[in-house]
Amino acid sequence: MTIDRRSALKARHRRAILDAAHALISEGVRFSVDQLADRADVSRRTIFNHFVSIDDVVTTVCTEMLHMVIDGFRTTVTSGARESMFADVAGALRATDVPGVIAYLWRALGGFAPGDPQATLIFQATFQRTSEEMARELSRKYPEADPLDAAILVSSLMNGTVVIATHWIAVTAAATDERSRTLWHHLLERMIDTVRTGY
Amino acid sequence: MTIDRRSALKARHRRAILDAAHALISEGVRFSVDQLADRADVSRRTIFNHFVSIDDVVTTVCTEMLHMVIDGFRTTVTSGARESMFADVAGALRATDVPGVIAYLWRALGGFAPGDPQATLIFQATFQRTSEEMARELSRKYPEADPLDAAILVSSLMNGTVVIATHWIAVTAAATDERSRTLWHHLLERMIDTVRTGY
DNA sequence: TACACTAAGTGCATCGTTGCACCGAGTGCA
DNA sequence: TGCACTCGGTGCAACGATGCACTTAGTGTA
Repeated sequence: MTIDRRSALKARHRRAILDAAHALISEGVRFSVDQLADRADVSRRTIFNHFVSIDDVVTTVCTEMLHMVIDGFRTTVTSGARESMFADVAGALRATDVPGVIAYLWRALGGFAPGDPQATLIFQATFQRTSEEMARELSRKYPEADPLDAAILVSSLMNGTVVIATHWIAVTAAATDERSRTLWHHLLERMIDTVRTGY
Repeated sequence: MTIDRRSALKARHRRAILDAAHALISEGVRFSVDQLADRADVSRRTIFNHFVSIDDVVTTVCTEMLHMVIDGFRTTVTSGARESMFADVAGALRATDVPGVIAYLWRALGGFAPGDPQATLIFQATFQRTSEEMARELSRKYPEADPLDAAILVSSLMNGTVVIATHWIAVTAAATDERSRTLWHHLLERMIDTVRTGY
């Protein structure tokens, strides 16, 4: 008759913690456990009942946000007008605020170095996982194309994005001012061009 | 540093139960414990942790609502333009939706009989408690008047209201249609007139 | 070097909520 | 009369949240 309130409340608390962490990261605040607890309206101790460490909270939030972004990216590709596989993926990449996402992760992970294992892990895990899915859906949108071509295309552009993202971080320190964004678009176009015309 | 979350949460649950009961009563629903628990998003058992019975919940809600109404009534008297003690109290009585309040209590208490002990108790407790306070504030507004006159005036009009309210219930069964409201205003004016001109 | 201070993380007892089984009174029905 | 059913209310154990004391690590300072 009644939904299990116990687990529902538990889930709500977990969500509150993650939402609070997301909010603080978005505001650029470097927060402590107490700040997070206050913001989530939850006891400090409860945070450690749900997560093994603060890093656990942060990486969970980062993973979630990457999932959301890439999900949006994926639907943009698959639901957009049918042009060409390459143009579709490239267009979706152009439409996505990659610098914003990177700046978010940058703040969340406390200014990770290029190649930082923690950051790389989060990047890799989510990018790889969704790349395959994207390729599959792209094949559904272009049934006449070889699925292998779709997989290679997506993989190339996605990995290329990771490469230029790493470079962009090294150069701009994840700043999101006008110049940094201009640089990003240059890098992106160059990467797209390289992938399109071959090496 | 942190506010006591334990008691705060407890208070919030209590409030949720009372608010849910208020909402159900306002909608005219004759509710069960399970309905109340669902509406308050709280376990059925929790209700009995806070209140000894359903009646306890209902009477608490009724008392609270009466307090609110009479508080509004009191501030209307004390903060309104200075005319005369009598005119002020009578005016505030005219401006208050007494039939609406009675209809609420009627629904909440399940159609109490005129003179019903439970309803009368709630009426008496809140009316008496606030009458004295009203008289005191009225005296502050009219320092030149004898405080005893203020007390008698307020007491007369308040008790007169209870009297005609009881009569109104007996005649209309707490219906709030146009005819019932018209009757109420007639009763009110007659009561005010009786008090003003003497017996 | 020694000391104070801050913040992450743990252990533990306590508290309020929850689910569930259960009781008893009232009610409709065969 | 007997039986099923509903609903208010209770007893109880389990669970998650909480507060607090405590440890540990890092950092600034005299």
